[in-house]
Parts: sequence; C-alpha cells; structure tokens
Amino acid sequence: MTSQAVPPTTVDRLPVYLRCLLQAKGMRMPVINSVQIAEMAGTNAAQVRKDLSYLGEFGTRGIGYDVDSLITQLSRCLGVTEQRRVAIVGYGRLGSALQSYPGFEERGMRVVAVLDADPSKVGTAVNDTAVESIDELEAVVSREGVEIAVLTVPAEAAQAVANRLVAVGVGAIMNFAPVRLDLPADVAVRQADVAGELQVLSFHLELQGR
Amino acid sequence: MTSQAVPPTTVDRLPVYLRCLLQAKGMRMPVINSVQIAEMAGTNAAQVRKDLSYLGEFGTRGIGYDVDSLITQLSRCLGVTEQRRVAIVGYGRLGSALQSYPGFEERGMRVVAVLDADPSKVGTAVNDTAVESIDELEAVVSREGVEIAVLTVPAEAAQAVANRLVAVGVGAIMNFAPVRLDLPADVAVRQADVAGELQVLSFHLELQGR
DNA sequence: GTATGTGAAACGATTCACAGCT
DNA sequence: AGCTGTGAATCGTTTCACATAC
Repeated sequence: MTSQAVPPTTVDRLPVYLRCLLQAKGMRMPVINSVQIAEMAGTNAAQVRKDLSYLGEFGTRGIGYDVDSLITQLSRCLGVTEQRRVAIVGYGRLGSALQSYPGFEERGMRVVAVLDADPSKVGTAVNDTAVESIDELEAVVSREGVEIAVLTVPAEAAQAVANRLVAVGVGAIMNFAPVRLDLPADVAVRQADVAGELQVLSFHLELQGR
Repeated sequence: MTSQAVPPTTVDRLPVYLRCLLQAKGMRMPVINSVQIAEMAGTNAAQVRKDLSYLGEFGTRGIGYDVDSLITQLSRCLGVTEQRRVAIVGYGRLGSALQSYPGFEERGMRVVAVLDADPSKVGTAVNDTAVESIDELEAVVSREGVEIAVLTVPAEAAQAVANRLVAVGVGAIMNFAPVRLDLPADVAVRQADVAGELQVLSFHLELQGR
C-alpha cells in the first residue's frame, strides 16, 4: 500500500506538513485543502498534492483533506505514532539544551537516555533521566531500546562513538559535530552544522554587497 | 568577477568544502585535488569541480588546488574573510548553548550581542557579552552592526521579533523556532528544526520496518 | 462548482566523458 | 601522464494543466 520510493525532497517536507496540520487542528479546522497547507508550509499547492500522493490517496476531490485523518496518515508514514526512543550522546551545553527541549515529546520523540564521558557529569539527574557514562553506551542503548541517537560530542570523538552506536543496532543518527560520519549505507544520518548554515547566510549577504 | 547564479545546492556545500580545506591545511597538505576533497566531503570529484567552477577557476590542471589560496577564495565567496557580526535573540537553553559555542569564531562568526525578554536574565554576563533586553533590540542591532540574527525565541514570538530585526536592517536570519517566517524576499532565512530532522530519521527507520 | 491526483512539460542538479592545460 | 574545467547526457524535482471524483 505504501508505495516505495518517496523522493527525498518530499520526505524532508513531511515534518513541515505535519506541523501545519497540527496547527490547523489547534485552530479547530476539520478539513483543509492543498492551497491552505501550502500557504502555511511556504510552498505551493501542486507540490503539496504531489508530495501527499507519493504516500497514498488521502484527500477527497471537491472537498480537501480531513485534518485528523491526514495527521494520522502522516504520523504513520513518519513512524511517530509511538514515541521514538532517543538518546542524547554528549551532555555539553547543546546536549543539555536538547535534553530539556519541550518540543520533542509532542512530535513523537522521547529522550530515554543521556550519556557523557565526563565523570563529573555522570549521575546528574535531569528531568527524570540521569546522565550515564559513555562507557556504558552499549548497555544503556540495549536497556532503553534506543532507536535514534543525537550526537553532541566533540568532533574528534564523533566517528568512534557513532561506530559504537551502529554496532549496538542504532539505525539513525543526528550528528551535530562538524565532521562527516562514515557509516554503513543502511544507517540514516542527518548532519546539523549551525556554523555552516550561518556561512550560507553570509554568502547571501555577500551577494547583495553587504 | 564573482559569477552570478551559483546554484543553491552548490552554496549549501561550500561550507563543507571550506571545513575540509581547513582540515587539509591542518594536515600540512599544500595542494589538494578534487578526488581528495570529495572523499573528505562525502561527495564525488565531478561535483566538487563543478561546484568550484561556478565561483571561478581556482585550480591548476595536472596539479590540483593550492589549499591556502582555495581557502582564501572560498572564504571570500562566503563572505567570512572578516568576522560576521551575529546576534543571538532568545537566551534560553539553546541560545546560551550557541552563545558559548567555540566553533563560531574559527568559522567567521562573532557573537556581538545576546538579547532576551526575561528581565531576570538581562545583565547576566556571558564571556564578554552581557544579555540585553529585547526592548532594546533596535538600539543594540544598530550599535553593534548586527548582520545575522540567530532566533531562539518561543515559536509565538518568532515572527514579531523577525519583523523588528528586518526593520532595523538585519538581512539574514537563522530561525530555530518551528514556524515558517514570512519575510521580504531579500532577507535570507534558514530554518533549523531539530524535531523535524528526527522525524525524517524516523521515516527511514519506518521504511526498514524498524 | 470545487479540489484532488497525476501524466506531461519545464526546470534544475548530477554525472559522464573528454578537450585543454601543466 | 595527470587533473581541471566544462559541454552534453542523465537523472530527479517542480510546475502545469486537466481528467476524475465528489
């Protein structure tokens, strides 16, 4: 039923659509159409319809999309009907900021473990989760059933830690260290590089002679 | 000299190339070729050459690229030969993590101002920068010559704060709030949405039946 | 009448393959 | 001989426009 081969560009937009639909639900809209979704998401209606059509036929011609049912469908496609089990590896400033970010729970992400190499940080309790030693990485990942890891360790450590995560079965990694990870093709990796993003903004300023 | 119309996909990769070159410089490599850059950056050689060719002719046939001079060229294109003046707006956990991130300075970004709406945070000194009131936004931006703003305010406040930033002449905004900003076309905007990124990873897990 | 779903057209990005320079 | 720079070919994405369904 779920057609294979959803284009990557489409996948990147799905979380945006889901956010818009939740917002529409918050505004008590029972039904929404592609023009409205596009407006909220910052794209155009044709794009919205094409994107959704890769996942199935969720709309009703002449009417639009039922907000609740489209939320259900998108959540299913994104695999966030159950909370995903997330570990934060590296409890520095960024790691701790992410650990206490309230936006995760409501979007299907539960932080179930926090790891750090620094013994002085280990044992610190944050919310209901304690910081555990990175030496215990394998045990913690198994015990908690970690599915996604967020890497906020120093750049030098990132590859080694990623290797260990993959070896214990973690299939998805979001990497905040400014290094490219070399991992098996079946592991999903997203790279976050804030300084790099700022440089892209700087490029645009430069173009305008600023 | 700088040819117009560099494809956006190319621009996104330029910070990656610059990072790789700095790494090569650190390894005392005087010269590098497109195969080596590609390997470090996680692309292929043809892509690297095409990308660089949009910016100019920086290489020497039969030899490769002089590392130092390519660093200079890329830094120039990205507009980071001088430090860019950055303001962090919203001194919550994420804002404070970014404020103290050491990776900015070495990549051409200087945090010159930190703003927050909470009076209890105002006046707190961090590094050499004090947190100032968001009421003073216009004055601070002018005084410090802010070029790029990093928005780490609550989602509800993001659009209003962004409007004020643009009105005082900020031309580039990196937005961490999970809302699409509606701004004039000449303002450069990058959206960061960590929860959304994690949902994309979740999609890939779901595909593999995980 | 209205809005979806989708082939076809237009557009943009990546890869190929080689001429041109060192 | 070796590596860049680049047209041409391929591939993927977006947009158009309309048949189809309500």
